[in-house]
Amino acid sequence: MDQTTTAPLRRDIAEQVTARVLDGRLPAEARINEVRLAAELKVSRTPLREALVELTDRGLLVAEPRRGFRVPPLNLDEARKLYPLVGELESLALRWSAPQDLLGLTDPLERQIDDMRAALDDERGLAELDDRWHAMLLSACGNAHLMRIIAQTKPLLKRYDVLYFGGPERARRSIEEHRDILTAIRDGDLNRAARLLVQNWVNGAAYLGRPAGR
Amino acid sequence: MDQTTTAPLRRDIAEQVTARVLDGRLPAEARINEVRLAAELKVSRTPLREALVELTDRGLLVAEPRRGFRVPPLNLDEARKLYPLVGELESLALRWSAPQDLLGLTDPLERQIDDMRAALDDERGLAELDDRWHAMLLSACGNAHLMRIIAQTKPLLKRYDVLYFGGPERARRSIEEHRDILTAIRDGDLNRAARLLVQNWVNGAAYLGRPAGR
DNA sequence: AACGTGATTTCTGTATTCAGAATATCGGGC
DNA sequence: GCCCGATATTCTGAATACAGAAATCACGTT
Repeated sequence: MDQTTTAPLRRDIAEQVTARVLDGRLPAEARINEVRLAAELKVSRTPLREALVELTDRGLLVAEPRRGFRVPPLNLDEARKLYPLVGELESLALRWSAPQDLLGLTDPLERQIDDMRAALDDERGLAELDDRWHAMLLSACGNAHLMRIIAQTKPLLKRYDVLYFGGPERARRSIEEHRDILTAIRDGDLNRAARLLVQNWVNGAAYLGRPAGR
Repeated sequence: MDQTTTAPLRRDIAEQVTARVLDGRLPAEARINEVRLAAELKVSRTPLREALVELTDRGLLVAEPRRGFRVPPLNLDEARKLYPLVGELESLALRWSAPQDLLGLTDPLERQIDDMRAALDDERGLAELDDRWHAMLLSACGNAHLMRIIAQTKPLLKRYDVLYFGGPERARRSIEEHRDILTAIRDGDLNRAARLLVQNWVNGAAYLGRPAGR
């Protein structure tokens, strides 16, 4: 229960800062005032800075030599590159999963798809379910480094995902793509599944230009 | 010229610690004594810790909750997964390069291959040349995040590369593979080039079990 | 003699402090 | 009235200090 004693403080802080970047409390282009942020989070500057260094290394923040940390600008071009990147990374993880382990996942994956169909109008819940579906899909991949890279890359994309969610149209389409991926896995056709998975992410990028909602 | 004033201290430190891990001054399994290491590097603990956090995030070190930082054990299984991972990442970067930019690189790439042929007996120089060749090959890829991931992942692999270098046999083979990749690029066949690039890394892993040297 | 227990010491994790650079402000000159 | 420069303030980057946890070692007990 008492995870606080075992988890370093910087882990918590990194998560909280990530949350603030994703939900806009730390907006794009904003310079980070370390003392103020430390005060808000009720921690001192040292573990905060360790967390900021971590996030900078992952690309969620940028460090300017003598000017501190900043939230990088939102950049459509970057987003259009991030979606395929995550897609290819996940696709790789899928190809490197043991086929028999994947078959064992098909039933829970199918149930999650049903849950998503039932939550079509709840954008936030849908995004959460989508995340979980992908996480479950990749849970059979034994390549720890690849999984770490994926986990560290996805938050970069979430900045754009939140802003440009495509509404029920994209959701419906994405759910159908999930179903196709699942079918390919059941067919034992990992290559097809991997291709469809990339496509699922690439299609997500297609909704980027449009303002949020319907 | 004066880059020292603009580069954060932790950058230097991270590089020095990386070097120590790669050349064995910080051996596998070793716990890191922060005060001693800080003294050796003539810096204080704060920037040192920031560098250690960075390297931990990249997987070059591990952090055990209340016990500090450690150099992770060498693990053949991990190495066998790292080679294909780097291969796939580089392959992706190659596929995402602009073909015309790649064509502009073919001549310098060819010259580097000649240099490598001339340095067949100099293991250290050869490794350096190999690194530069791959760096040049990927210099046309505009996906900054992918390039960052690659740069951060390669050092993990270098731990094994140093230990298990396969000698002139592997070198000769690798050089021929480079030549084939170059040919594929000149043919405008990026897919073949990307496939060969993966294979180049996968073949590197084949030498893993064998002790260093001839 | 071996094992368990407690004190001591070492080391990490976090907080606070200090120095130097960048930026903003205010005053003077044109 | 506007621009330029000196001064003051703010903020980062680095060093030091402190508290708490873990490992080690010695001592006493069985």
